[in-house]
Amino acid sequence: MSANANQKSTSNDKNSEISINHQKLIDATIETIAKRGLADTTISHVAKKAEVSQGYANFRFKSKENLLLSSLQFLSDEYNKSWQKIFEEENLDPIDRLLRIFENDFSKNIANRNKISVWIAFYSEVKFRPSYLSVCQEQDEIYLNQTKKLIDEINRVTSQTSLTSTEISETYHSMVDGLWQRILFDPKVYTNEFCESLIIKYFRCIYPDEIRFQ
Amino acid sequence: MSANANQKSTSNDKNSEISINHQKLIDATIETIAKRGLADTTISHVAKKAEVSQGYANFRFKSKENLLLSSLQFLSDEYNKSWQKIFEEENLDPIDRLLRIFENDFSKNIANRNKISVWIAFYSEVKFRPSYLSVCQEQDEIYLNQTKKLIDEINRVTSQTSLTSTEISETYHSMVDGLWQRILFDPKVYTNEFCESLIIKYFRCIYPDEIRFQ
DNA sequence: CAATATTGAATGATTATTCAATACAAAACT
DNA sequence: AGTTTTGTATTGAATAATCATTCAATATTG
Repeated sequence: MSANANQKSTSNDKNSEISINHQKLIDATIETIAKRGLADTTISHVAKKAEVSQGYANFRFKSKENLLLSSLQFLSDEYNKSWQKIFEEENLDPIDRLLRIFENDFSKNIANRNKISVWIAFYSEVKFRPSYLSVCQEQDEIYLNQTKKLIDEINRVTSQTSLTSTEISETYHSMVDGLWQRILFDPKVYTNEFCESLIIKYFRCIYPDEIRFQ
Repeated sequence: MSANANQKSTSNDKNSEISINHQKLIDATIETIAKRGLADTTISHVAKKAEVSQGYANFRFKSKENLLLSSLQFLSDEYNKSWQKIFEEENLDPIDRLLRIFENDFSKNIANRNKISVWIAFYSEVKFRPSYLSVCQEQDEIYLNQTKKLIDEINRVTSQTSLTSTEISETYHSMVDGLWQRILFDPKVYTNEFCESLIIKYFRCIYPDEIRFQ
């Protein structure tokens, strides 16, 4: 294909060429799921969007199932990196770190309709494809735990008795999942700013004296 | 089919016979989606489970799409009736009514893995099938509004300043959606009792003086 | 004997997957 | 420098399987 030949001529490193097609296919898969839904995502659609032949797409990923799983893994990695970066920042006040977490979970790059619709598409198959579940579950538990530790830090400074750190962490993550779903259903009402402000108001209620939640 | 003939011999009312097959197909559709996922739900599987022929299933509902939509409608109606009943109960203290709402949203009949997996399967297609969205959305808005009014009632008695009734209603429903998702992913941790208790703890935090949330 | 309900096999469309054929780039050789 | 060889990347048409839908034939009922 001429388009692909152009791609290749811009690089003379064989491995990076392979990676380019690999990533192009993953990007095309995510775009296709976001645009048509998982049920109507065919290798043929993905290949056309990635500008490679249908046969190649299958050959490159061994199977459609594997292409889908790789795409989920990519999305999962992207999300994990974004919140891990916040936990790695040094000399950050715990409340400020938590506010950064909120900001990240409702940033345009994470909580946009395309990505949310891909997430929910995979979620809906989790019960029948254990491989999908395991991609999401392990990192999710780490995130939950990190958040819990952060809340513990905050509790050491700010007195708060109504909820344990585990409970705050659990309710926070559930609320985020629920709000993401609502962004998908009714984006006019549930803007990213609205959702983030709801979360902050929830924490204002938990820590009524902390002025940064006002 | 002999099984079907037996069904029919138990009744001599033509309309109820029609209803029986109608409902059998809807039940079979929900069971099949819960067991295999929306993607692997075929007319053939549903027909076999409903003990009718494949051709009949299609004929009876005009199309597969229509059968799926009818099944979603059934599930939606069932849920709506269950919470509407609570709002129709008379002489009920608003806090008690709210507790009934929590109880219902995490009852075994509503928040079980089979039904949740069907809900999420349809949710994931909502962006691409406006008919799915409209089934859920209208009643959902009414539920949100009823909850808001109930919170207003509670606020009239119990003073509470941190959140508006709309905000409490929005966060409540988001948290429920998020917790349902978690029941699907990790039912060992997220039991119905655990989820309901998390919700109650959230409200304890909003209304720290109300002893029924303790 | 109608009239209606139900069947089940046939149809046509769609799809993942395979694979022989081809394009391509780099290496080896003249 | 130009030509051939070699190994890999990529194609695209063929295959076989699956599925929704149709409909003429059959069963059932009143």
